[in-house]
Amino acid sequence: MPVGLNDEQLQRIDEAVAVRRKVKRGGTLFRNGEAFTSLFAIRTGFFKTCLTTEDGRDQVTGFQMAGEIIGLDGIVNDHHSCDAVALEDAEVCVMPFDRLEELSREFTALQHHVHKIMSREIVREHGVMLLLGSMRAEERLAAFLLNLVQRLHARGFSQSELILRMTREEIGSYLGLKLETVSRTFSKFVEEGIIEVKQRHVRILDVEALRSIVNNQQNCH
Amino acid sequence: MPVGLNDEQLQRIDEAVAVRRKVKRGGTLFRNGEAFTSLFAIRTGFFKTCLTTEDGRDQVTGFQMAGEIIGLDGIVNDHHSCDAVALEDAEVCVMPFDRLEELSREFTALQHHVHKIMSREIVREHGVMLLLGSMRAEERLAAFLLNLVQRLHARGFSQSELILRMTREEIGSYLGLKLETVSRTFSKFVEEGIIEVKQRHVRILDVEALRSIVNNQQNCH
DNA sequence: CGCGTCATTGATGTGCATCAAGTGGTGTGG
DNA sequence: CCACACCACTTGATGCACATCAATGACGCG
Repeated sequence: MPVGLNDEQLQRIDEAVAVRRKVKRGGTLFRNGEAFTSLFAIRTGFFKTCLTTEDGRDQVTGFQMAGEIIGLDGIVNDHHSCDAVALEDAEVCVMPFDRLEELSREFTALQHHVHKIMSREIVREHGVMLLLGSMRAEERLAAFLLNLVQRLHARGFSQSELILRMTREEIGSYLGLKLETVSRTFSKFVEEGIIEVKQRHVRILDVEALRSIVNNQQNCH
Repeated sequence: MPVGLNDEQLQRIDEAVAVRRKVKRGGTLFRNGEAFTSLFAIRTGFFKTCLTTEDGRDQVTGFQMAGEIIGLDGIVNDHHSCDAVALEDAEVCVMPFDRLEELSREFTALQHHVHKIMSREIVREHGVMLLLGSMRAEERLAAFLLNLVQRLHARGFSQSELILRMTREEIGSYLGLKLETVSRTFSKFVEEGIIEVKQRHVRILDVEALRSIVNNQQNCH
């Protein structure tokens, strides 16, 4: 994935991250508290990461798909601080972090790539904070759908159709809403002709409408 | 700050990050859209970072104090994606990022330190997502106060007294609340004898009460 | 086919936002 | 040094968006 590397360098990296691991739907890639040793690059499948507190609160912190990196939370304390759960059968590439650091010291391009991945995650989370801190239910769901479809499109899928791999409850947890609110908001969008929904299958009929929902501040006076 | 380096190495690092910069209260260290070149280590003073969207939404994404690193958001796109504003006169240490990457390639300890800093920020933001996504106003404010006082204590300040460098509105923006709600919640804590508030001066009378507010799930049925 | 899980929809409740008025502290200029 | 203006904050009254509670419906799997 990083650019600026020659074949020999790419091969060295490939060797270091040759180990694959399969995770069944519902299985965990890692759990809160487990020792951290590796980052994981998702090859196929779909994950959620979530925090669970002693007092039963549960927060989905992200949904990850093919090509995305998971496990960055574990670096700081050598232990993971969230759970990574497969939402469909998945395969990941295991990247031992000490090897990654070694190779990073050798290959500038790889080093910079790692930094960018971490920075990207920080910026993504800023966006989620904005969403959770200042958006209304419709805006949150619209932003969520646009983000999902954009990422899927970047992977060669349709711009207008997607299959949700997560439940309404998981969407709600991610967006700071209850599952009923998520469901109602979907229904509202359907009534307005913005999307079609059939179970987890969603078709976007009017992207511009979604965009304007996200950008309009129907919240301010 | 990183451990595991000898004097000569530390000196090399010092040279690379020798440049200081002062920022007046209300001034910006960087702004959304500005080119990214350096990270900043706060030497003195207090900052907020915030996102401002075209449609006028504003979200404080964090408050930073002495010893903390600011600017990580800029790495991914070579441009900053938020504003950093000084809440009091401040001085920072400018750390050109390309130099930091060079030195990281040389010194394993520094490299790992940088990775930890970025991972720590990711984990911190997970916590904020939990707060914004699932906590009630009182829980948010209690968690906020505990976090602030803990960080101040780690810097040698009191465990029970603190001066807020930010307005109620900025606290509200960070916590996803309106300033009136922040004010009311402060008043509620005062009535309950948990804290004393005199303007921006806060004294914590009952830490345990604050902790139990954060941990109790008064939200679930 | 029957059960469990997930989703939809309605009725009601509530926590926080909004709107509004007033207070106090701070800084500035006469 | 005081008067005025401004800003941050507090507090009250009201409204609304979303949560909660509850019942029913639709898949999918053994």
